[in-house]
Amino acid sequence: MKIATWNVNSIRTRLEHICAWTKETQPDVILFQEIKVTEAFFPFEDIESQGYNLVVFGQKSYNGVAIASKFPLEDITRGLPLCPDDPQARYIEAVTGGMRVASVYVPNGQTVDCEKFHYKLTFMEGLGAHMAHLLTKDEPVVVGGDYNITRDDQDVYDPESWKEKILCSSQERTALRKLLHLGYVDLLRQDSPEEKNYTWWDYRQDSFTQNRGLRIDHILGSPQVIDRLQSTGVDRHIRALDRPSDHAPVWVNVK
DNA sequence: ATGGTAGACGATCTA
Repeated sequence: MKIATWNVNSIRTRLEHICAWTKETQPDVILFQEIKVTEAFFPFEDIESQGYNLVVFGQKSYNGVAIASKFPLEDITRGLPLCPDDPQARYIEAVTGGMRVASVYVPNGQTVDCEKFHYKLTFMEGLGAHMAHLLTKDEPVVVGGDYNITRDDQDVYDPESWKEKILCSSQERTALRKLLHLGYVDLLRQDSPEEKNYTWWDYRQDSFTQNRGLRIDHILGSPQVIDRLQSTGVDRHIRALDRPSDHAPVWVNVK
């Protein structure tokens, strides 16, 4: 089973790229972030016609997450159960194809120590508490998405210029490490420990052609998933298309 | 230190 995650930066603007990419790479499950649309205006037909079922947790203009799957989607959760009052659509979870999968869009945080940064850390605490709960179910669990955090300097093209900046601060990295300490594994790092698997390149200053990127999109797997891991990758060529998302799709193959 | 670009939306806000 191939599970992919992709921050599309507007699902309506990216529809052509999405359809071409699904035809080419045939993921079984897709975790979308930043769909930037309410469920009422979500382009269901275009994606269903590619053979997918869909569940959507939408929001106007900002955020929004969704899951597409070739298998039926059951036991759906919209929003983190431990943050029921969060008005931002950043988490959706479902059971599909014998796995529990979640699509997460962690807040960017803007700058270290501002109000949005503290919201980011609070969100990560709520996410961690919920992911700890998921481990008690003893199921294969995959939580993939845009975490907006580099794990360490291996994920950064120029660690010196990013030192203690947003996406790279010690506080954010500690929050990400807490998820790993629960028992989840960073599947791309597990599969290719030496690889610089950047997943995001800024739209500005020719970042992609210069390969000035960061790895901030991650797929975390519970122990049951780690045992079945076959291969992983980043579809970098999707970032090179005309009018691309600033993120490339990331995927794992699990037995 | 600033600004560079993109998307939603219709003036800025978010990233």
